[in-house]
Amino acid sequence: PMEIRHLLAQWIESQDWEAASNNEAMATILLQNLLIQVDEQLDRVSQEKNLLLIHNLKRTRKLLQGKYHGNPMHIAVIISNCLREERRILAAASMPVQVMSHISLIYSISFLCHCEHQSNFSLSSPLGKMTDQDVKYLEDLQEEFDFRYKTIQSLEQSDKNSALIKQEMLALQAMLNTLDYKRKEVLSKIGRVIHEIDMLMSNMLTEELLDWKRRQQIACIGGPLHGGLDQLQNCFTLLAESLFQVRRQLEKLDELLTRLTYDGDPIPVQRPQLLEKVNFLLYNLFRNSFVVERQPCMPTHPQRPMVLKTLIQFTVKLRLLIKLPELNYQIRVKCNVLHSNRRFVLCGTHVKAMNMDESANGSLSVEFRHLQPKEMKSSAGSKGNEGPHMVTEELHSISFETQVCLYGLTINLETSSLPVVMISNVSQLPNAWASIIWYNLSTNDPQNLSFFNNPPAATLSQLLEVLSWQFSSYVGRGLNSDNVFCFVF
Amino acid sequence: PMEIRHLLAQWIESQDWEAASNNEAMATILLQNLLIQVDEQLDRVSQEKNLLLIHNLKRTRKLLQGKYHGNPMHIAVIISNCLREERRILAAASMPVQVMSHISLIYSISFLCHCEHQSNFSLSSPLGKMTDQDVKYLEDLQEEFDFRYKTIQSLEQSDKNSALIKQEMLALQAMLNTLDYKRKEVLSKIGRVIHEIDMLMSNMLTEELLDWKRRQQIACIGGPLHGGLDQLQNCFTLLAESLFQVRRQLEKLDELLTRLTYDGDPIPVQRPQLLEKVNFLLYNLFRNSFVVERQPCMPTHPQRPMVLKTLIQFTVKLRLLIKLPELNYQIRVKCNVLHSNRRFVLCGTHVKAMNMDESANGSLSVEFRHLQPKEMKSSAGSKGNEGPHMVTEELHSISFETQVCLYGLTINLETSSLPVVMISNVSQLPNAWASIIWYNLSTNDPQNLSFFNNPPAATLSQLLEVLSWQFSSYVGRGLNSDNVFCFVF
DNA sequence: ACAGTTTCCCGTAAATGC
DNA sequence: TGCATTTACGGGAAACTG
Repeated sequence: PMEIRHLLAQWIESQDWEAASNNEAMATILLQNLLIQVDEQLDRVSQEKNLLLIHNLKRTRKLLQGKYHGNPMHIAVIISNCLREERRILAAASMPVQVMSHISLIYSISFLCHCEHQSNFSLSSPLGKMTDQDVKYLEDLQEEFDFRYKTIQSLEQSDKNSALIKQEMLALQAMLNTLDYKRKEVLSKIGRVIHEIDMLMSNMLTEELLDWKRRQQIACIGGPLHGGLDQLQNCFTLLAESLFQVRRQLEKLDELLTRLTYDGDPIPVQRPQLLEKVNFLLYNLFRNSFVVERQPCMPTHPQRPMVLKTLIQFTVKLRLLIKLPELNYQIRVKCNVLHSNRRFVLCGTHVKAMNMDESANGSLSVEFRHLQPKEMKSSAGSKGNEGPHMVTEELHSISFETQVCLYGLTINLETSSLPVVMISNVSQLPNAWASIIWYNLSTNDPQNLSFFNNPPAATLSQLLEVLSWQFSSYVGRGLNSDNVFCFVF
Repeated sequence: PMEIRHLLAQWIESQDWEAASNNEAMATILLQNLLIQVDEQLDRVSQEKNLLLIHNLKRTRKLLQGKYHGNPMHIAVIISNCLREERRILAAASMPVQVMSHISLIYSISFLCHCEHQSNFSLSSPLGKMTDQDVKYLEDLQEEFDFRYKTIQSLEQSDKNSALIKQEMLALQAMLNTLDYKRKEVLSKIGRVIHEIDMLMSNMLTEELLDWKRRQQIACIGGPLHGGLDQLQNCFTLLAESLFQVRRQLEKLDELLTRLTYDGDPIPVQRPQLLEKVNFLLYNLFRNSFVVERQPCMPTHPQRPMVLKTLIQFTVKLRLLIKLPELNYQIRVKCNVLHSNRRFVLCGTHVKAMNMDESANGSLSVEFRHLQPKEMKSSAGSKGNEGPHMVTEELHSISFETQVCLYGLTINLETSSLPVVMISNVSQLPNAWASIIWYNLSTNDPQNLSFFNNPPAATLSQLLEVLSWQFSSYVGRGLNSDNVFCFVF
């Protein structure tokens, strides 16, 4: 096996990697060369008993021959399998190879730089608070006016002409003017707060969330760990609190309105549309706040999320980023498999209520623990829409739905996991894992189940990126260099 | 380990085996000696990595210490396990040991002599046939009489006095006498046939069947193979055919009776009790003919019947020894687990119709193939009647019931397997197998589920007997000597 | 604490489907 | 016929349970 390793090492070292990573023709030459070499190796090795070697060579050949949709991620899987197997041997013998170190470093470092940015905003108190005192002031004002007005009304007709009363009437008129002014001011302030929240949500928050989701994808396939959701949760929660506060203020205004109104009163004109806007924002906020915090994963394969085996249990964790105490145990989440060609059901308790704490840092979340997928054979072989040919490239998705009822609002929530691959035997795990890598590397679409109907070609640079991740996820961040290819051959 | 082996070999060779096999005190000494030696061995071996050896030593110690109810069958299991493991090594290296050869030979040969007796009766045609022509004759006679009698009746009154007619009347009278005689004769013949069948059944047939069942028990625990049921089936079938024929004859007599009767007619007096007797015999015959031809067994453990693992499928074959073509596909057998402390249900199709042929030599039988036991946890821990302490000594039984409807008879049949042991993991198989050996060696009761509440002591002779069987069942009948004990230590 | 018992699930082999 | 996929189940380890 030495010849191939050397050949490969030399070839790799002599390349201009800046160019190669964008040059698919060069990648093609590499692959074709490898195919010939691998065939030779396989002939030579076939009488030996090294099953792992033969297995890996066969997989490599299949890959190079263009099976697996030409998905080069299989090579990453082969290599990481070998890494896992030989980790101890590696540690002990520290084989003398240094190819690819700079490549993997370049990619991993460049990616890390890109990924390790911090959330650059935070809110410390509800935005709605700033208008609270205005409303309070308005209420006091109106109450005083009310009292004094009623007092005057209750006087005898004869008394109404006294100078004192006249003066009082003037004062009341002035108060009414102030009140009108204040009403307009409060409404306008509320409008501004709403607008501010809207901006925050549509610009930074959504972007930040998408970013987190992308980082989750990368982390799932072995990339650098991504931060938690606590930052985002704080933000979501504060925004929700603000919106609810504004809603209460608007209700208060309605109450004030029923007690006192007048020509040119701004409340009946502006309040409805403000309320509608608040509700719309709340609705949006809640929809975005319902996320899959930990993607589905078999506990025995923590390094291989999104690959699920039939009749073997898996785990998945949902979280609501709006953490209001009154929602504790109120949100019953239900999960289901979106059926693709094959149809699956989930056995185990698939309805569960979200609750706080549960040993996590008090997040409002729920973890399904003992779900296990079970195939429902469709007696009528309705293989109508022919998807991908291999089951390990058939994408499914687990969807979650729930309903939030709070303060008279009823909001239906729905989200779903990243695509998962259903297998029936661990022997299919490597293939399935390659599919998962390819998907999450190529797209940030959270649910493109027909990805493999027409998959994008994966580039060599992507391959190397993943190799680096897989490598570091098995060997540890510190030991992220040394040759990787040598384990294949 | 050599010391023990030698010690044991010397000890065994120096004994008077004729005496030892009846002398339990001597057996006790042997066991106590062994215990000390085993403990020493275990101390010495404990740092080695020979897991099989340690495992066997531990089991042996437990056994000698009087766990397992003092059941020495565990040693047979240990040894046969080792045999299976080391069969190849044995064949290759042919270890130089010759202890115990004569012992195992003595027991196996003596048993074989006892078992290989032949069924010593056979029937070639229905017993009922011999009376068939009598009934036919009777019918013809009666018909002729009838015709001639009616002819006379139809004549004019004037003609009735002619001499010719008078003569005819006398002839008819004579015929009536013959008829009466024949009726009596037929009834008596039928009675004799019934008696003969009764004798055959209660003496030879039942005994022969019990014998077959006992031989089945022995064969299950590794003893010599026992013959099939074809001999018995022929006998049962012929007896059933005979009885049904007699029944038809009795019906014919009833028909003749309705057409003609007279003072002193024997039919109304004797027929009812004869019919009752026939029905009774048929009922008995059917009940005995419903047998478990192959006891429940996991296909992957053909050498260990009656040990069933939860959620692993097993096979069991039922047979009706009365093979009448009209019963093909008519007998729907249903199976169930008789619940003991733990409660089990059988998953899979547990109702199936008996049919002929099915690649067997045309027997009327049904094989349940994909049954699998599943424990039903009783939420209310009703462990009322405390049975044996270990699950591997808890006996269950699988019962089978069906209904035969034939020629207006309806007969409920029921039978059950020998006791089975339910395990949940293969690791329990050796213990369970020891229980099965002990049971079937000690009793021929087909269903004593409380056997282990107060099990009989097993004798050394029984142990040696079983050892011999286990030995030969793994090594083959030809190679039935050489030391066995040496594999334990 | 502990032993008996069950559950879990990988990995090989065999069966099945296509 | 061959390959893709599923089923079957032993065996080791972990979890459960009285």
